Order: sequence, then C-alpha cells, then structure tokens
Amino acid sequence: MRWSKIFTPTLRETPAMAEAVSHKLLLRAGYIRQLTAGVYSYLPLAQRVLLKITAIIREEMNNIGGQEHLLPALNPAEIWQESGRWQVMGDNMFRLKDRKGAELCLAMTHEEIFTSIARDELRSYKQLPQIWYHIQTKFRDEARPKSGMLRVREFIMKDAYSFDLDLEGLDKAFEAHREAYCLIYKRCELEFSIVEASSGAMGGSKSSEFMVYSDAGEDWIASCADCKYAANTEKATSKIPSITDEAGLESPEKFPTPGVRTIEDLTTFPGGAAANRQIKTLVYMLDDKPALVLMRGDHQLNETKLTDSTQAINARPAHPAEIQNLLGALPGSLGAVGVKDIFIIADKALEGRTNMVTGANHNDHHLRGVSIARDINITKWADLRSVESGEGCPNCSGTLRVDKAIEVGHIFKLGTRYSESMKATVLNAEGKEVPIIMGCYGIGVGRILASAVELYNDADGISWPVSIAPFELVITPTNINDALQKETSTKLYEEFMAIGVDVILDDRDERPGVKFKDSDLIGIPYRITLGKKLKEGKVEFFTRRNKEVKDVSLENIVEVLREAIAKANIVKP
RNA sequence: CGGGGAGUGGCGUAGUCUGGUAACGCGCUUGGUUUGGGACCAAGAGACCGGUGGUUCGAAUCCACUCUCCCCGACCA
Repeated sequence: MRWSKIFTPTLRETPAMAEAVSHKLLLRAGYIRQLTAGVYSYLPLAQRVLLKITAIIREEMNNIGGQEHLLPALNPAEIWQESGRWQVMGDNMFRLKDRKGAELCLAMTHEEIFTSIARDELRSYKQLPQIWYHIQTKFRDEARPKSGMLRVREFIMKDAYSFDLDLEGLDKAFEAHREAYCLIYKRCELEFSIVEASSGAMGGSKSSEFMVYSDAGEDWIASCADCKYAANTEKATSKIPSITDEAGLESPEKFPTPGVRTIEDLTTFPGGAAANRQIKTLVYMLDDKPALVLMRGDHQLNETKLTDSTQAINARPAHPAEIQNLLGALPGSLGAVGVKDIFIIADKALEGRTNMVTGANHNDHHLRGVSIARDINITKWADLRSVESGEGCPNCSGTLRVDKAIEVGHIFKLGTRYSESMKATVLNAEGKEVPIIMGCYGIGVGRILASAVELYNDADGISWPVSIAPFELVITPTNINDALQKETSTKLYEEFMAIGVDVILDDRDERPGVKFKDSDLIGIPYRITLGKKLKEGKVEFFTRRNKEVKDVSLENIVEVLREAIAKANIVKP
C-alpha cells in the first residue's frame, strides 16, 4: 500500500466528544468515525486491524474444531419467544416490525439461532460433538453507550457454541475454548486474566470472563496476589472479620432521630451506632414486586448478586412514593422489623447479629436493640455484598484488591438452558431422547482493538502489537523528490511485499516531520527511514514501541526487519 | 431513567451575560520558497450559528418547545 493512496484522515486535534484514550487516539489517527451514539464506522485502518484480529480468532477456533457459520442479524420474534428471552432482554433489544406488522429484532447474541439449527438438524449422538461459531455484528440498545469503542450499540463479536451429549463433553469443549482464548489474547499481546463471573441473562452454571486490566474498563475485578483467586465483583466473595454483639435489649426500642437520613448521620447522632452495627434497609422492585434488601450499614449492595440470587429479570430501586406507600415512611427511616407479607432478603454478613440499629418505618425515628433472628422475618439469606479492596481472600490467607478491567471475552457452560426450552434433543446410544448440552463462548472483536490501544499508547499515539497492526512496516523516504531515495524506497517496498511483509510506503511529498508524526500516531511498529545516509548505503531502523533507532546497511535491512517481526505470531487475513 | 455539560466552516474554539448580521487557530485550495520531528510567505474557498416557533426595526445572542451528542450515576450476554 502506498500512503498517497490510502484513506487515513488523521487529525491534529482531538475531537471534543472523546474521553477514553483509545477513543481519542482512534479518532485522531483516522481509524474510526462516529455515526451516532454507540455506532461507529470502521475506516480502512481499523478494518485492517479487525481483519488481523479475526484472522487470529479464526485460526485458533478452527484449531479446536470450530466450524464457521454466518448467521442472520435480523431475527423473528418467535425464536426469542421460544427461549423466553424476548421478555428477558427487555429494552436492551432493538425491536422492529416489518411491513406486514410481524415483529423482528436485531440479534444481541445467537444462542437461539444456533440452537434452532441444532434442533432441526442434529438427530443422533453420533453427530456430536459440534463446535459452531460465527463472527457477526450484534446489536444492543445500551442505555448509555460510552468510552468510544468500549461500550457500543452495534459491535462485532465472535461467538461460538458447543453441542455435546454429556457434561464431560461440555467440560472438554469449555476447556478447549479456554485454551484457545488464551492463545488468541496472547497473540494479540493483550495482558489478560481469567475471572469467575455471573452468567446473568445467559443462564447456565459456570462462566469465566477474560479481562484486560485497564482504568478504561467498566468491570471491577477482585483478585488475590497470593493465590489464583480472581472474580468479577458481581460474583466475588471475601472473608471479613466477624463482629461480636452484646445481647442488647429484650425488645427493640424506638427513639427519635430528627434529621437523620443516612447511615453516616446515624453514626454521629447521639444514641446512634457505628455503621457496622446498623441494618441498612433498601427497597427494590424485583420484576415489579417489592422486596426489602437488608445490608450491614457499611456494606454496599451488588445488584447483580441480588438478581442472581432472586432470579429476578429486572431490579430497580423503588421510588420514594412506592416506599412511602409500602412502609409508611421515607428512605432514611426504613426498617424491616415487624414487616409482614413483603419479601425480605438479607445479606449473610447480618446472620446472627443482635443489638443492631435500624429505621423504624416512622419518619425521623429509629429502633435500637434489634436482633435479626428475633425481630425480622427474613425470607431469604444470600450473599449480596460487594467485596472491597483489602478484604480477605476467600481461598487463602491473602488480601483482595479490586481493579477496573475491560471484558474482552466470556465463556459459559450453558447446559440445557436453551436445548430444553427450544427442544433441541438427540437420541443417545440407548435410543433415549436427551437434550443437547451446550456451551457458549464470546469474544468482543472491537474490544480487543480498543483494549490494545488502551494498553499500548504514548504521547505520540498508538503503538500496536505487530500481530494486529494495520501495517507491520512503514518505509519513509524523507524526501520523495530525491531520486535515489525514491528509487531505493520503491525497491525496498517491492522486496518486502514479495516476502509477505505488510508494508506501507510513505510516498507523499510531505516534510519528514509530518510523515514521522503520522506513522507514530497511527502506530506502525517498525519504520525504515531513508535519509542523508542513504548515499553511504545506510537506512534507519526505528522501533515504535521503545523509540529505538539504529543505522542498518541496505544489505542487512531485510533480514533485520524479518527477524523483528518473526517474534510476532502473525496470521495473514 | 436521574444529575451535569455542550451543539457556531472539516477539526478545536471565541462571541451569548450586555441583541446590530460571525471571529481565531488548525486543516483545505492556488502560487512561491522550503525538506530529519506536524515549515514559511502571499492569495483564496468554506458557516443561513442543531431544529421549530416566538419577542424585536433587527436574534448565534432573549423566550418556549424540541432533537442530538458527551460526562457521572442507574442499567449492561
């Protein structure tokens, strides 16, 4: 490719809308343009990167026996109704009607479609196992797209589905994907970690996420330095010191607390209590049914844990009016003592506690001397608490830390969640009809691209890993009007192309500074510069990542470059 | 959905409070001089100021409504 021909609209200034580093750089370097919130056009540079990422994914998926399909993005409502997810997906699904009024949606994921193919076509256990995948555009009507490519409404995803006769087969498929994913991320040079995660609306038992630690991420990961424990905070548990209470009063005692609205207020109020001696009472609507959620005063509720433990599809905090109606008081004075006929779920950290303080369901009044078991009619106990940095590792004596991360992949053991609801069965060796055991395995292709930029950038721009860079090498004659430079650079360019190096020749009639700035911004890993020393048969070899420059003779330059990129495990798209 | 911010040539902004017919930098075009880290000089092109309605002799500026985007939160296979 000649630079004079490629469309690379680089910008000197960053568009004001961008916040995340990857978003700014991808815009500035001419990779992407935004069409509307959460929807981007991938310009030629980005497309080159995407093709390289998907080539790596394809190779590793094919290596574990994956067979590539390409499934529709436009789906009829019926198939989603069959699995029950037409409702479950709620507002996150883009829905539309065709001219006949039939309901359709834009697929968010493809369990239903792949399962329907399996149901229609797989008859016998002899046809198992299967691993099917595709790389497709998916749609999600995110409430708030953000951070450039990291949270979008239209995105490219590789998703794979495994079909097995039994759980052993599923375990094997799951493990095969785990290993393939590790190879994929390694080859993209992403530093990642595998964490336990919630399965959420996907259903199924076990799920693992592949996370890239980055402040641009949206997930919080709890991890232990002393052992291998790592989990998304929506799933993570921790050890915390137990608290010994005094027996306290015979029965709860109501006392006035004018102006007290928060846990914090009550800790300083005369006759109040430390946060860890308070019961925080939250009111949630779980699928439009009210529930009281009880937490220790100093603990934070994790809503994913709440929905996971109650099987609720939608959970939202109740509105003040709903709360007033339900409990007769407003937030700040709420409690569960004496409450009947309402679902009450309590965090395990409250188990066995006595002599606590909580709201009295009477504005500006609280109760002291509350003993959970004696005074509150708990419907269900569950782990609802978000773990915090500094708490104890659940697996060893280490300490947990909590960091932000970008989710770049997620693998699930689905089991029979879809095969049962959609009746995808095969006959086993005994001639008995059994549901197919499924797994599903996703990779966010655009997120790999964005994560790589988040990980590899500096003041001058992007510094791509060689394996996914839009070009591996740029040849830069500092003055294209110099006959020797022009001739030599063209010769080198053709030579590198002939041996399969992905090279771009910067044949523009621009000042050297412009060329250097552009190639640094775009992030091409290696540059060969032809300048004054060319007359002595020397060119400059520049490494983008560490800015190292060395003079190399013309005879050796091909070999030097070849060695440099040999280390990257490159697949040609 | 709650809170905050912003829409002015391609990009970044000023102008809005205090109404008088749009300015600056970058980029772009042409000519010339330059050529190792985003050159310089000169001459140009390019904006009905997000939209609709209103107030006014006159609106980018004031008022009402509305659309869109960004950020925080909520939400998020």
